[in-house]
Amino acid sequence: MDRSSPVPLYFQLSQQLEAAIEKGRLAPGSLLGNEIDLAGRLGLSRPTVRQAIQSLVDKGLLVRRRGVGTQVVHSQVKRPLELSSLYDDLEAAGQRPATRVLHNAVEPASAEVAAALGIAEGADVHRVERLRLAHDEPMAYLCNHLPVGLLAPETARLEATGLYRLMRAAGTTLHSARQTVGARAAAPQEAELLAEPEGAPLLTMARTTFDDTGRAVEFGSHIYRASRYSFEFQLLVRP
Amino acid sequence: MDRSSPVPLYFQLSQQLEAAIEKGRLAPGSLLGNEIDLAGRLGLSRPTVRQAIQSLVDKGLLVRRRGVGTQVVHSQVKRPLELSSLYDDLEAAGQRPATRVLHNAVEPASAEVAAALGIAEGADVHRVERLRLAHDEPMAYLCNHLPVGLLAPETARLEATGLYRLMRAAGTTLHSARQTVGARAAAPQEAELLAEPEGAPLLTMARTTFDDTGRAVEFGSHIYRASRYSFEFQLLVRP
DNA sequence: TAGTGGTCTAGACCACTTA
DNA sequence: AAGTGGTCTAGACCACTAC
Repeated sequence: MDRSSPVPLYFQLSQQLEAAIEKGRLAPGSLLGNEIDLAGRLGLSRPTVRQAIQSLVDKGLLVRRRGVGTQVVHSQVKRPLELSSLYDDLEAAGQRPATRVLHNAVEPASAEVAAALGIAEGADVHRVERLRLAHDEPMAYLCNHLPVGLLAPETARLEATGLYRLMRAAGTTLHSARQTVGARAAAPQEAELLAEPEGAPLLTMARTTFDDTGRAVEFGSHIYRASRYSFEFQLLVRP
Repeated sequence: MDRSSPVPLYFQLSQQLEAAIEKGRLAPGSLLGNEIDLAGRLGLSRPTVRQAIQSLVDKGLLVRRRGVGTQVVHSQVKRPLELSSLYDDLEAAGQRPATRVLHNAVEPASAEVAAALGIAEGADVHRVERLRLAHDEPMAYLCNHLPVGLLAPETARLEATGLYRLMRAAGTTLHSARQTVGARAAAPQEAELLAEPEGAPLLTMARTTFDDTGRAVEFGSHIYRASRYSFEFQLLVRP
């Protein structure tokens, strides 16, 4: 514990515990020892220790049972995914992602877009259409709508990185997203764009993203080649 | 505040605040008033009030800003979905779900199943195959694997309700699930089972569910008619 | 400068689990 | 009966924001 550090004590402790769990120094299923002793040994108060433990419980690394103790979770559940960014996913997989911007302009919002973003129908929005490629093969067709004022998406930047990275760089704190995932057969236009045969199965996703104040900051309708892509994500049960 | 109630004070307060937000008595964007005053008015200590507020921040209903105050989030983000149960989803939508159990036996685990459940290859697992119908039309084909010892899935019960409800009733606390969602064209057998034309787009999902100790309690591979079903869910960004 | 949330302490009593 | 986490109190000082 470093009391001169600006890092909060509870956070220092939770990081140390997390590292110990990750490196196996705290075995799955093992007991952590009671909070009072732990606080005494570390020279901290019990609430501070509890705050550290609670943050790891929230992350799914520890389980507390009254009358029993605090245990390390058995199989380490992988961490909940970030809000998945196709660009980042592809880059992480070493797939050399590239983007071709097909459209980028300010337009009046349609009824569907206005409803998703919580703005007035006909209000200005940026509409961006992109084709996402990996190894020079098309992977997905992405159509996004952004309320004006948050980010002016420049075509050159959109071709160099993902939309979420641009939004974060512009100061938006992404908080959550609501998604609908479905599938359908490729229409002729879609098939040509994605180099799939007509009628091929496509994965569809519609997503509205919210910042930490609950404002919708982006609405997208995307189409993925089912032969090349699938979604992986983690759901948590509300406690 | 009812101090004689077994319901914790912080929980009573968070429920009242949540109700006030939901009913619009606390308008989006409005400030909550500082914690010290609030504690004084309610006859509570500040940590207790903070605990109530923090739980709503975690739920995404409030935002705290140091030096500013605590505000109600602008657009009420819908609550994160429960671990979606197809049965419950259909029932909630008034679709009269029904289940036909096609298979229900204990078998040795294949390599894929063993890896997903974190058990030894060849160990005993229950394998359950079900056809899920709504309004007497097939909706999905569900294949699940459960480690033995947690739940003995009886065919009669499986036809009357959903698997998750049975697991909860058997004392399992579901905590999280890791899912992969994709799409593919229907093979001849699948097409016949689901009353779709051959080659029709199908939505696929593979899911491993974990309890609160991190143990895998279920692995399923499911196929849905894309024409009849899509997934809706919410992702949260790790803070 | 005033007001806010962020962190921290040193106690206290209770409910639950296990033996 | 002993030990655990769950809840709660009444203070304290600090960092940040806005005016």
